[in-house]
Amino acid sequence: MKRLTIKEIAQMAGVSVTAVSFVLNNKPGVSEETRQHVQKIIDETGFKPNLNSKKLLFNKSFNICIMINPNSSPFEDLFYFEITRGILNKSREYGYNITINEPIHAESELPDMVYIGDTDGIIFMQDISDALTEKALACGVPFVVVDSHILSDAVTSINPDYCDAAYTAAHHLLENGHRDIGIITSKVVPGFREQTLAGFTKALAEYGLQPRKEWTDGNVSTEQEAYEAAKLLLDRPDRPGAIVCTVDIFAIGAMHCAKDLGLKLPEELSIVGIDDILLSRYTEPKLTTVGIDKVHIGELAMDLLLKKIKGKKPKSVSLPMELVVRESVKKLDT
Amino acid sequence: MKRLTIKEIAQMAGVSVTAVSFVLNNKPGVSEETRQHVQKIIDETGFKPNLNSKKLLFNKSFNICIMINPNSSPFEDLFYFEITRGILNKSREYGYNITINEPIHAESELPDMVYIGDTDGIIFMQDISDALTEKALACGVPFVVVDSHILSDAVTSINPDYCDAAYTAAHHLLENGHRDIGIITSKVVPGFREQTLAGFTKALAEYGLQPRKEWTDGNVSTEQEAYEAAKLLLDRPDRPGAIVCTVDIFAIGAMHCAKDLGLKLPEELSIVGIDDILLSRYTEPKLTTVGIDKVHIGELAMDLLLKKIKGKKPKSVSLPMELVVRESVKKLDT
DNA sequence: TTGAAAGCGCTAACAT
DNA sequence: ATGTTAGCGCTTTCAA
Repeated sequence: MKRLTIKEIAQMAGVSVTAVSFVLNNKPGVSEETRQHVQKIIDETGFKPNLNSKKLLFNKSFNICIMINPNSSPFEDLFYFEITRGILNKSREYGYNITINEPIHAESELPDMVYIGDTDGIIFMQDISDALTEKALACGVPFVVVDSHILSDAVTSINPDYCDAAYTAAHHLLENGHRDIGIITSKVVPGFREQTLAGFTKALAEYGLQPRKEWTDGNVSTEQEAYEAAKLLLDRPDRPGAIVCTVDIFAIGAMHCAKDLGLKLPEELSIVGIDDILLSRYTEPKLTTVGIDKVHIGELAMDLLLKKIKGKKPKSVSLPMELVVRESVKKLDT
Repeated sequence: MKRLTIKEIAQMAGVSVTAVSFVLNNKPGVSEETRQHVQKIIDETGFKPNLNSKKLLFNKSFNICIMINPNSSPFEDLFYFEITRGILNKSREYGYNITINEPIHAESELPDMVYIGDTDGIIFMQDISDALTEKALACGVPFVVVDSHILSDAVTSINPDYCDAAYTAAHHLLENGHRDIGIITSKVVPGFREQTLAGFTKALAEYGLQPRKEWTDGNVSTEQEAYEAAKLLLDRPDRPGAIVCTVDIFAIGAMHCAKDLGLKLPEELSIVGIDDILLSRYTEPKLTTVGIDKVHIGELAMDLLLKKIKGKKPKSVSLPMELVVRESVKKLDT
């Protein structure tokens, strides 16, 4: 069915389109009487102004583009999805549509909508390639990178604080009486190994401890590799009694290994992960881990992006992570 | 930076805007010579026509709205996400943006973008309430329901064929020599219990068997309830040697129960699920299940929706499901 | 306080 | 084959 236009409303009300426009946008310039009269007609007819004309006039698309990684794992997908929920919360508030997109051509090209001006801003989920960053910068569309691990002045990003996360994980073990703590971490993401090791070391230091070289070698990137790394650790005569696994997936690998070695969990080995992926709730025992508020990330991303759209230059933020206590840490009597 | 307009291109080329428009849209009405000349300028300048003016002119938003359930479980989220990937594949082809939305006001209200004409079509993930269906129908925006369990002439939907799925699950057990097969199913979704029971019965019939009343009582809706139902089944002196669980989550509950009862899996009990959720790959043993091609669902949804947008009336489709063989079924010697 | 009209960038009908 | 122009629905400037 044909939709009403502002012109028709003006006719019905016996006023000019200007008057109707003023009423619609709550602007001064009409008498209270006229305003009421026009408003009544608007309410009765349920008239909604056509957004497309505003888009043309203001040269704005009212679209925010979420860019997801086409090769992500289901766990990452879930992570994105929850962040998206946070983004949606804010989108309604701000009157933007949230579109979902994948980079094209082997991940190094932005989707068309960016180039044809059909996007007012971009939220990248996960770090993007340098090529993509360059292109985003070059085309001048405001953007924000979420779940980033890179710090750069050129890009506004939201970074989970993995140093803090590793600190929290280790601290939880220490609080529960553990002193012989190992760590399995990774260098897949730039700086990740250094950051987690720093947090880990800081926590130990607070208890007058230092990381033991043989217990901090773990440097893996898959569940299987974590299994092997755990085996190396647990086969030692002086094996640790607790392990911080800086990614939940590593924790799952380590748990498998411990079970295969006949170790009872958490009685003979305590484990803390980082990320709080879905699986952590289904391991046996359920994994104690350090997670982040994903909905909050999404909301924050929108706040930052909208500031950028308005021409401000918000700074990147580092988000602390929170302990999720489940069953994989044994409390030691001390 | 200011973007070029068709007018400026026309000036640069020394032709009229019409000529440029024709070249842009590959329409006849310009000489080959002019076409080449104009095309050259377009290429050199990288000119892209402003989509907003087309939106206004054609009164089209080029947006497709995906509606997700705000209260979904992580498994459902993952299901949606994969479907979305399929939708994205097609969206690029067809030149639509995919926006993601939640119904508002306690799930019974469509988002604003639908009412202000900022959507050309809607894809509902999961069945929607009658109230929502009415509203979608009333506002005249074409829509498609994905992963539906309701068949109605008024609505175009894509329905997983759960009758076929249960048939496939039971058939796989029968093929592997099992004859004493129970089933745990559910009535949470309308018709689901009947459909799965029908498929189950059909498979048995092909082997000259009939469902045993005591083995088909299971009527549950959560993992915990499935655990209890499995206990009832497995505590019997004449317990089944295999169970079809019509939802993977039920299979996980049943596996827990079997383990608690000291049964070895799959040696002493074979289990087949339906859905192929992420967790199925992580159970011990890994769950054999019947899954659906989610990317295909998404692509199909877009095809159907675009037909509707073009004014056609495509029929709902029922999608067969496929066996995913993992480790939870023992092959019996016969 | 009110209304007329220009203009956002494009397509397409129409005139040449 | 080519150019001129109306018009999509709105906001906003300007004149009354």
